[in-house]
Formats: sequence, structure tokens, C-alpha cells
Amino acid sequence: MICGLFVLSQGEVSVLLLTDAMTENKLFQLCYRKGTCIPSRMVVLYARPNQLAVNRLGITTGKKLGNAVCRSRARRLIRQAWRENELDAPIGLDIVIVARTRLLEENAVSLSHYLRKYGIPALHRVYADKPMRRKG
RNA sequence: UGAGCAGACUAUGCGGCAGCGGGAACGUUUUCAGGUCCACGAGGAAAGUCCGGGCAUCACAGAGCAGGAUAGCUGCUAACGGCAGCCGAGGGCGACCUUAGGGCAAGUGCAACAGAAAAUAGACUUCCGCCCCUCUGCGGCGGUAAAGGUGGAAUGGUGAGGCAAGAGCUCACCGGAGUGCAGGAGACUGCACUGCCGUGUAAACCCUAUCCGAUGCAACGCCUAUUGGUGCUGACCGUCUUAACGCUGGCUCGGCGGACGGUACAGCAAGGGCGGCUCAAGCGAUACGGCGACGUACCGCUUAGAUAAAUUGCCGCACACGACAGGACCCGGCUUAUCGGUCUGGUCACGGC
RNA sequence: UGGGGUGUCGCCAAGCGGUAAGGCAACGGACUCUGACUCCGUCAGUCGGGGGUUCGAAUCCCUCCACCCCAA
Repeated sequence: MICGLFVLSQGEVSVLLLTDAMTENKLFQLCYRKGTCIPSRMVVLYARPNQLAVNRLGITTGKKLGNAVCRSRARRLIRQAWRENELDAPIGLDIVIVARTRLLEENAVSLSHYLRKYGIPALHRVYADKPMRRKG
């Protein structure tokens, strides 16, 4: 879903897939059952190490959120927040983000702020051995 | 001025920064990926999936039955259960609105409770006359045809004449039926005559007329990695057999196929990619034909094509302070949700001239 | 996306044109020193919503809503 090329600040060009899309139901189920759960008011994060050099992101917007317009909005908000914060995340994880009903009352800034302050640090605490793209 | 009716259109706008989708061009590069830049990027319902088509495949989809859909008439349309105009019925003072509106005179079924009786003929009570008699009553014989509290519905209704008492028995009007004439493209309408006529329900079975092959883009076509001998097809070998069995939409006719096991030779299915995929029964303007739905001619325009799935985030300004809501093969309808705004044409009431 | 089905007291349900059965639960009473079991009685229904056909609709028809299942 979010495939991209990342140019390092030193000027050295390397082809890196930042985040891959998670498509199979099997992987989602594995994350729910065996992964780490980080709940919060707006979203729930599930994470589980994969044996790859990239992250894989899955977004769940269930029927409880509302109609198609509400679900699409939730997806957009999550995707936007992830785009702003994916550089800080550890590498080599399968991550599922589940939207909750309260998310629709918030705007994108608060979700992005939450991820930077609490979500990503929590991933680092659990998976301290994983490398990351930039420090601090 | 107020109230109300019908139809059509519209669906916050502008700017800045960052971001997303596919596309054209530029230019870098062996190629891919990426970069720069340009214009474009959800709806009136995209929804529900209730109908109708296009398109694709199946290979007989043939014949008949069964099953399903529709139901005033005439048209429109690719088609429709849609739309337009008209007819009938009902509602509204009116503009106008609603209407599954064929056939119970082919057959069958049902009509609870109440009521004398609920579908087919009359029985019962009442009424009238005569006879017997204990002479009021009761009983018997006969006449008459609908008066009988009910019910949604009672053998046409109301009034008058008539009679022993009554009765379409007779008459007038109304309703309904049949026949004829006239008008209309038709549904149907009008008039005249006959004549006295047994309910309601087919959104009960059913009958009549018309229509319907099935499955759906996750259809289907092409390319390809790997795996497996699991499933299917062909080929080869062996065994059994000429009547069964299997397939062919549910059944019958008809049609097609011998069946089972082994070999692992060939192909297919299962993953991924590409096509299908958006220029089309397309949209807009004008003219002509038509009451209208719509059609014809000519000119102009190109307007999403994603594949875990793109339209956003933040900020500023304006005001009416922003509803319902997001494409997934594509169209035509219907139905449902919806903050408001604009325009057009009728109607009624009150007031003024 | 396509196809199929179900909605009836608080729960499980029967009824398919004519008064909405039954069981569990709840409440009251009896039995018991008390409770359970058992027995007797009571209560509770917009038949998912709206419209239509019919004299009459939970039932027939149309249309909306909610939920469930199947293919992928």
C-alpha cells in the first residue's frame, strides 16, 4: 500500500521499502492472537515480528464505525498519521491498527501526536532489539 | 397579502502549504524504480439490489409439462413490473392527488361469532282463509312470498297502486343485466328498447392473454513461477458386460456417453500478472415533428478506472454555517435517506382598483 | 459483489385468514422448622416498522429496518 523510496540525508541513495501492505486474513489473525496489544482511546495497535526487512501495515475499520464514509475517513486518518511517523518505528514488524469509534470525533493531528508520544515508544519498549531508521 | 398544489434545477465557494490515484510530456538511466512539470480525479441518490437490458460463458438451450412474472386502453423504449397521455373508480371547495383496475355467467374452496337462514333450495317464526274443537287458546288443511332484533354481506332500493293477507303482481324514479344504434384508435361514453335479474372473496386454488434457457466480470480470455499426483479430461494397458447405469436445469419424451481399475505420457484446476475496464442505447446546445413520454437532423464535448482499493489533512476568508452520504463491469428505471436554496406554472381565501 | 434465510411475552417457541397455544423465568399461595422439589393460581404480546387486499391480517401482497448463513 505504502511503497516508497527513501533518500538518506547523507546523499547516499538506497532502495528501501518502508512499509508494505498486509492483505491476507491469516496474518491479521496471527497478529490478534499472538501479537502485542497496545490499546488506547482512538485506536488499538497489534504488533508481531516478521522475518522481513520491512514493516507490514494492516488497517482494520470494522462495521461498528458506521457507514462507508465513516470507515473511509478512519482509514485516511490512520494512513496519514502513519505516514508522518513511520520513520520512527522499529523495522521488521507486522502491525495492525484497529480504528475505534472515538477516532471519528478526533482530527488527524491528535492521532499523529498520540503515535509519536505513546504508540511508537511502546513498540520500542517491547521490541528493543529491532533496529530503527533514525534516532531521537 | 396569506394558505396550498404541481414540475424542473442545484447540492458551500475561494486561496495557501503538505499528501494520495492513474495519465501525457520532459529528461536521467542498460533496464526497472524514482525525479520535474501539466491538466484531470465519486453521487443525486454512487445506497437498497426490487425490476429490465447490454456484455460474457455453458453446447443443445430441442418438444411438452411444471415453475416464475405481468394484468384498464393507446403509445414510448434496446427492454421493463418503468414512463407519457387517456378511460373507469375514490378523495379534495379547488389547483390536483391516489388507484395490482382481466375473469367468481367454466369448476372447486372459504365466509368465525351473531342470526330463522350464509349460498341452495327452502325449512322455522310471523301474516291471511277454512275446518275440527274444550269454541280465547291449542291442533289440522291450505294460501302467500320475505316482515323476523343479527351481520361486512340477506334473493335489487324508495314511493304508490293492488290484495283475504301478500308479493316486480303492476307503475314511476334509481341501481344492475341483456340487445340495438351512435361516437371513439381503444379502454369506454351517450341514447333507446326489453325485462325484473340469487352475495362477497381470485394480493384463495384456478382460468384467460402476453413474456421468460441457465449462470454471472469473483463471468470470461491470455501469460507465467512453484507444488502435488488430491480432483477432472484425454491417451495406453487389464478386467467385466449388452442390459442396466451415468450425464443432459425439476419431470417426461428426445439426445449424449459402455463401466471399473492401473500406468503417471500430455493437458487443465489451485498462486501472481495482464486484458475484460470504460467512447457509451454517452452528455450538452439548436432546429423540426409530437398534447406528452420521446424521436429525427446537425454542431460541439470526452468526463474516475482503483485492486486492501485513490478525492484527504492543517490553516485563513466569506456567508445561507454546510444534510444524506463514497465508484468496483456498464447502462435504463423503481424504492429508500436527505440541511437547505433557486426558478416556472396553476388554485383557494381576504383586501384594493 | 452475488445468493439464501429469520424476526411472535424477559428467554425458548407453536400457530399460516376468524379469541395469539405451551414451557422456562417472574410474582402470590400451599407443603416444610427453613430452603429446594412438587402442586395451585396470577402476570406479561406495537406478532420488527409502514402501507395495501379483505367484513376481518401474526398469516396474503408491496415496501423499509435489523440480524444470521453460504460462495470468494
